[in-house]
Amino acid sequence: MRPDGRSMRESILAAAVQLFAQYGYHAAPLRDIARIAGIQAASIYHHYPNKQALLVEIMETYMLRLNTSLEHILKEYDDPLQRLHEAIANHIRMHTTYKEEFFIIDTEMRALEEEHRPHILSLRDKYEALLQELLRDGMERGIFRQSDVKIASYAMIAMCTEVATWFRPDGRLSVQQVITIYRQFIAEGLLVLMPDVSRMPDESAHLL
Amino acid sequence: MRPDGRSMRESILAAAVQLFAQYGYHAAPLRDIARIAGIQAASIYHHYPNKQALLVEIMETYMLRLNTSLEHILKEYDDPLQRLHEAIANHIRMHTTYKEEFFIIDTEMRALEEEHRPHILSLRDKYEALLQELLRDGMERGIFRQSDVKIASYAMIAMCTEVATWFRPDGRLSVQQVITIYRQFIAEGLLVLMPDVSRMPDESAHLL
DNA sequence: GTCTATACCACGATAGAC
DNA sequence: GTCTATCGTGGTATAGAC
Repeated sequence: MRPDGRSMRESILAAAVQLFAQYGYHAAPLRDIARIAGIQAASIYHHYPNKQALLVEIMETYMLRLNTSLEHILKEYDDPLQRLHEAIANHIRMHTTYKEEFFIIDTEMRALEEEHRPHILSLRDKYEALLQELLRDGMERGIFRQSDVKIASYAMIAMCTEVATWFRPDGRLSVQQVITIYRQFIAEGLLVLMPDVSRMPDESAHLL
Repeated sequence: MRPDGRSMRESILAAAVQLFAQYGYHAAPLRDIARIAGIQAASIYHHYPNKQALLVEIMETYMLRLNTSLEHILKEYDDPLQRLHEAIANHIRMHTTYKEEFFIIDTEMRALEEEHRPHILSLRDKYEALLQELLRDGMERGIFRQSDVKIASYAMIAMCTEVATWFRPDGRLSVQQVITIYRQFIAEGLLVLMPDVSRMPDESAHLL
């Protein structure tokens, strides 16, 4: 254990997260990772077999964490709308809290050696399957509109993931405000067209 | 000019697009780019000053093309809903047609040297500004619901861009079908909640 | 405009002392 | 568990002939 309470193993991984996110896996030298962790490059090999192992551990750890959190939500809640709300909040919170880790997962899939890619991809597939289960269940129970489950899940994941690229904790909006906006985009529509009041029968105008 | 009608300069760039997209900028060796283009690595330097110039030219060319197409739509159409429909179709078509080029733009920003980044970022900002102008105008004219223009534009760009990662021309859906689905997601809502008929006054039930 | 040959360097990884 | 020293590879880029 080191002065800051982290093991050297953890310090090395934290440094790798920082540099993989900043420069990309291939552009991040092991020597720089070692320098940030406070040791020599050669000493990394006492804790990890090679550079690739750092990437795999980052991806595996945080994909597992993401899946576990969504599984927990599905077990905890039954109402489709509440499940959706929790899933959106969870996705955005995870991706903004572990911004660098998920950025690496999203951009460095190519850097995975053939040997490790299937495992990480299966974790990503698992997450998509859980989300699609949520959506399908909500549609079958008549809570959500019938639509293409796969495409809806892709669109939802894409827009919620991207939040992490622009969100700033000290910015105009809090995470909770952003979550509220995205819940509305997803549940009620991003740009719901204003109903054309002039063409509406009088008796329904009060719905606006 | 070469047998296939492309200049060597174009062949080199095409090879760079292929390998930058497949392996990433830093992991794509100039020797391999040269091999695919059918020359020796050293000969690339007759056409481009260095590797970075290949990346800059790819990014600049296709961001300009994207901006020009959206500017054309804004000039051609006035109706906010039609503008939105055309913008969505254009974004999805561009990103699926030039899948590799836009994938590079989206994932290799980090690989741009400091010197070139502001220029490329300004082109990306320009696109966002054009789209935000479209949305703001539609809200001001009462066609779209009032919502956060910036966030709406980010969400829209993110979900439409991501189509390129899973779309297959020989897949279950045609581009046109995908465009139709995304238009509905964006204009009418991704998961519009089924209105709860039981709690609605009788006289408005006919709206469903 | 393309080639061969090569300079030069930074990288990941290893060996072996402490 | 960390160090110093170093190996071997493969990268971008250049020199100069053709």
